[in-house]
Amino acid sequence: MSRTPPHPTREQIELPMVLDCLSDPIRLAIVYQLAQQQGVSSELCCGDFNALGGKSNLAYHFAKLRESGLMQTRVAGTNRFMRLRREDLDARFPGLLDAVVKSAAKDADRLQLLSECEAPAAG
Amino acid sequence: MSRTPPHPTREQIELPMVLDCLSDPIRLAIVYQLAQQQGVSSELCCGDFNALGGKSNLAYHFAKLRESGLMQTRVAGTNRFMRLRREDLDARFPGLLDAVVKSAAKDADRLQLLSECEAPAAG
DNA sequence: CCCCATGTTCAATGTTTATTGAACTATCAA
DNA sequence: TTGATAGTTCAATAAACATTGAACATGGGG
Repeated sequence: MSRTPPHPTREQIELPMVLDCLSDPIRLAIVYQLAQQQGVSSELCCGDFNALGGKSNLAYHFAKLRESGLMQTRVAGTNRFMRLRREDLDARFPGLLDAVVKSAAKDADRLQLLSECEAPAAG
Repeated sequence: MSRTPPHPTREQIELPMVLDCLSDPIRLAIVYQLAQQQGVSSELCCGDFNALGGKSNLAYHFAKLRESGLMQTRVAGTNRFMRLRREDLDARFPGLLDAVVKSAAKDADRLQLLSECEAPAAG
C-alpha cells in the first residue's frame, strides 16, 4: 500500500477515458478543485475532498482519475497527494482541460463545485 | 414521427451530459464527422453514419446527442438531417467543442474516426 | 507497544448503459 | 394499392457504473 500506484504514460492517455472521467459530477468537482490549486501548492490530499462524498466512493473516483491520466498520486506517509497532470494533458489534448475547467467555472453553481469556499470564511 | 424531436434550449445544455456524450467512441465519431462537415453542407443524415454501427444502435446514440444539446435534428421527408449546434455550444462552453474535435483529430487513427474516407471493410 | 487517522480494497447492491433484432411508422415512387 | 427506403421504438440482455459499509493496510504519536 505504500507503493505509488500505476499511472499511464503521457502517450497512453486516451481521449474517451478522459472525457468520461470529466463527465461525472464528483470527478469534475475533484478536477476543478485541483485546477484551482494550480500555482498555489498544486497538490491536495484525499481528505480535502471529503465534502464531495464518502471515503470509499472517493477512492473509487480517485482511481478512475488516476487511470485516465488526469491526475497523479504521490504517497507521503499516510497521505496521498494528488495533482493535475496539466502538462501531459496540455501536450496531449491542447486546450481541452482549460476549456473544461472554464466551462465548469461558468456553471459553478449549477454543478455543485464547492471549490475552496465550503466553510464560511471570516474576514 | 414526422414531428421534429425535442431539443434542449441553449441554456439547458449541461456540461456533464455533453462530456458524457463525447466520451463514447461512436458518438465522438458522429460529432467528429459532423464537425468535418462545417462549412460544407453542415448537415448529414443518419445513413451517412451507417459505417459506425447498426441502425437502431445509431438511433440510440443520435437521441443522446440530441438530448445533450450537441446536435440538432431536422426532419425532411423520410430523412433526418443533423448538424452540430456549434453556435450554442461555443456560447455555452467556449473552446470546448474545438478542443475536443482537435484532440480527436490528433488521435484519428487510435480512435476509429472514419471521417469521409471509409471503404467497405471486409470482416 | 497500542491506538488513531488516512486511505485502499472487497463484496454486494441497484442503476444506467450499449447493443441487438424485431416490430413499427412514415414517406416516396411505381 | 404495393413495395422499397429511412429511421424510430420496444424488449431483452449483458456489461459497466456509482455507491455503501465492512475489513484491511500503513504510518505517526502517545
